[in-house]
Amino acid sequence: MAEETLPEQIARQLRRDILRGKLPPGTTIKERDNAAELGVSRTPMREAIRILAQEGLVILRPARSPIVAQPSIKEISDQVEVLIALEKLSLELACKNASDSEINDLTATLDYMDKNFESADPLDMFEVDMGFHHALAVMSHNDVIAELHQTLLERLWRARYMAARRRRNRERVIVQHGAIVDALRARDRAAALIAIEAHLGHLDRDIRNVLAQEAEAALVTK
Amino acid sequence: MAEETLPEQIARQLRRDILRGKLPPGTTIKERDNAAELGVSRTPMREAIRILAQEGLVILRPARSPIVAQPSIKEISDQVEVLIALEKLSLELACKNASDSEINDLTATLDYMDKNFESADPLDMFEVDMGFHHALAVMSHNDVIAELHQTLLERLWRARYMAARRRRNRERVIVQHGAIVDALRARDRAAALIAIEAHLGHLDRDIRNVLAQEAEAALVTK
DNA sequence: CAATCATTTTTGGTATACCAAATTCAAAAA
DNA sequence: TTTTTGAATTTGGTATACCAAAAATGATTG
Repeated sequence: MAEETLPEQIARQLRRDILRGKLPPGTTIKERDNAAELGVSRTPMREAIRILAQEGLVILRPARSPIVAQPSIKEISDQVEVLIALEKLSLELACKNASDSEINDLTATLDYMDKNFESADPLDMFEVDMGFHHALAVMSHNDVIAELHQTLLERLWRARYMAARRRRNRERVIVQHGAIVDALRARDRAAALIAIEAHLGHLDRDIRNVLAQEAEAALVTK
Repeated sequence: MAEETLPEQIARQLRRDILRGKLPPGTTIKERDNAAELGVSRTPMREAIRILAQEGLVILRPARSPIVAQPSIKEISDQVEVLIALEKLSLELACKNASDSEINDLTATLDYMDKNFESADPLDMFEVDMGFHHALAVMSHNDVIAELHQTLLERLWRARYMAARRRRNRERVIVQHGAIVDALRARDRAAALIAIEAHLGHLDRDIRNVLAQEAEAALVTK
């Protein structure tokens, strides 16, 4: 049996539907209907909706149906700004706090990506990439950073995925990740910062471009 | 009538009791008992408990009563580390993004603190101090930063309050705040960073000291 | 007396019933 | 035809009832 509670399962299901686009932004989430659809009562559905609201995926409105959030470009951009700052901070701390075995694990991930970059499913590779970055956050040995990083990654999942699909090239991912790991192994904070800045430098712009294109496409459809 | 929902009211009440020490760490929060005490049903009490869990004030345990969290010194320290990083980032962004009128408002707060520092209730002054710092976060014009900053301030309320009581001196607060505002007005990022570092430099150590003393005192009592 | 197992009680999780606010829509009046 | 009003419906908020798991209690046995 799963360790996951029922509300968490429901939240996961809804989250999936939202991120994959099955529930587009603006869709109302009615407690009764959605609960009935999944064969559960309103109580756990309610709690699931609160979880997603906390994650920023749905918006609660007083005395109204919650709706799927439509993050503005500014909101996404703000989140990216914090994500980048967190990764920089993580890396600085990781230079000091990460254990050798953690760094070795990171190297293993790197090798895996290197070997499978072209053959693997892009979505799987994207997940591995997210794992690499989150591992950096964990290696800061600061649980608050790791938690926040996780939250931001989740919120930005869709935007990052779309940006990554567009800008998928081996050099960017493998070589730049390698530079980060090298700096980390050398415990060289300055080099690590340079490496992560090179890696994340265009993330904000890329995501903005993708979102802008998407917004434009949506206008044309109408 | 209040705009606040019932669960939020309950959460606020419980939060107060926890932060003020009426509900010491380790206390179990039983849905039925607490709901009955406040004359509400379990449903909104449940939701209130979830809100506090999200804030880190209570810990949910599967199939067990939630308990008031007892943050370890490491946890607090991690939070302080992130808070400081956020304030630095805020200030850098505020140098670029803050409007002149926002900076003027900050100056007004500064003057208020200057005039009333000795006479006002320490707790009130502490709130004003928190307001000053949060205003910096808002002036970054990055909503994610402002939100995170608010969350961390709340979680650290008790620890910061106790540290501030101990280290209450005019120089530290007024002059250092003044330096921050001056740098901000000059849009001088480097100066701003120096000023905020001078101001927050000892926060982590102060809080650690207070917590260590408190832990020791608790041991003696036993 | 100690240990263990069955039973009772407590407690969180879930379902359902009820309520009040908000929305919708139709009928009537201008 | 348009506007207004009020009744019916929808929907989230709250209370309550029920269930299952866990803890506490106590009796029985070694």
